[in-house]
Amino acid sequence: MLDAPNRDRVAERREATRLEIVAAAWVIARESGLASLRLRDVAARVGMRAPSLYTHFESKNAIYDAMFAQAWQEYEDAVIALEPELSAHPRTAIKQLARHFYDYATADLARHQLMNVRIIPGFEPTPNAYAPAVRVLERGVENLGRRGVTSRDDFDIWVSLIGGLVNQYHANDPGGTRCAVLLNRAVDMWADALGLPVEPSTPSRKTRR
Amino acid sequence: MLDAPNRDRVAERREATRLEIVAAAWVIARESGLASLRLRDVAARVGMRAPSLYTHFESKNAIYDAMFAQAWQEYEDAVIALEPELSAHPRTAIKQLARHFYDYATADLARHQLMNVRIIPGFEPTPNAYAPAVRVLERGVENLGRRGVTSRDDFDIWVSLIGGLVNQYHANDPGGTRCAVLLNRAVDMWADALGLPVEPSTPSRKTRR
DNA sequence: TAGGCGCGTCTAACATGGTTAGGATAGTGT
DNA sequence: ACACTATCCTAACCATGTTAGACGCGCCTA
Repeated sequence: MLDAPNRDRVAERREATRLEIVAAAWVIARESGLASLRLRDVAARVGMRAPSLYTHFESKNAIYDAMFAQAWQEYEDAVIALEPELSAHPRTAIKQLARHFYDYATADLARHQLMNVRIIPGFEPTPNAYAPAVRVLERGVENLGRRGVTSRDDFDIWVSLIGGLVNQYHANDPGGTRCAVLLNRAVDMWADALGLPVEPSTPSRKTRR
Repeated sequence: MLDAPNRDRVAERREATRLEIVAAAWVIARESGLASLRLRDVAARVGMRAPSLYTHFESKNAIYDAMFAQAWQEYEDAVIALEPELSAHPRTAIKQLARHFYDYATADLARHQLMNVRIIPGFEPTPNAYAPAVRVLERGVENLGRRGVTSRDDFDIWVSLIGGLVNQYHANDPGGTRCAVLLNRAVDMWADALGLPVEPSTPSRKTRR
């Protein structure tokens, strides 16, 4: 009976090590900055020497790639978890979605740079790692579509708006709340232009000043 | 009479060489990408070996710094030159300003990355190099202020809007015109929310769809 | 016109960090 | 018990920014 073992211990260990390395890379990246990540440090943190990492990753960029995939996967999961919690009111829900991305992107500089800014020279995410990012975007289109945003142009403007304010946060107001306030205001402007119904509770004082 | 020479030939030559090096750096940066710039290539282009560059610049980042200063200075000059040409109509003028920055930022990827994106690990512009950028921003505040945009919040949203669409251009539509169209649309939304008077010629069909 | 001084360039070499080569070791299956 | 392979190591390689120190040419002064 007991012939074929139902577990592949080697594969399991391999995967665990990969995860451990990626986790270590996140820690170091947050400490020293994403771009200053040194393989020697990552290796040391998991009790190895740098060359040993090459048993588990093809290159440094492959580590970045795994981090990229992980971050976007985590964000996709977060969005999926958020959806049932969204307000029934379209404008409120869209604001929540905007704020959710904004919060995720401002909470962790290294992660944001990896996910949304081309900061690593020569690093391009593989299609596989990119997939969750694409799905998040599609999901965004659907989420807004269900709430009355039918034009792809308007969706892209919404995305640009959020992205622009995230950048401004990191450049001019790291740690502050000013850009979050601006985001709310900006989305209201945008929603007004689209003719989305105003929010019931917050009695939508004109966005004008 | 003729004692003190009225020219410092050495200083002139030195400055000329600096400019030559920076010009070469721009060419190489556009060819190979800003982050992949190699000092050996820059040196070769001006007929030197890499170490000789250190006679004229303290480090590679100092070259980036000079490029940064040059780019922002050039943009400041361009804005100053643009101002007399601006439309008398506030909304049109603001659209022109937005488009002007957008065009400048989309015309040259390497320049944009240097000016607006932190793409070079460890490079931080010196206060001196940063000065023109600050002046451009102040000038923007004034330019919009004179046209009815009195809130700094609204100004910052306007800036974010442009920045967001520039990023989207480089990420999703390099070479295309789609984001330029979106920019126009987005600025209209923003101007509507601020209550800026609509444009006379373009009879301001509602920005809505 | 000769001597000296200093600017600007060179070659050689160093430092750092990603990467490769090849050997030792330990866990795994027969 | 034995062989195999996964995993780790040391040593070394390579690229690139940077430093040290020598060489030569032009300019100034005597």
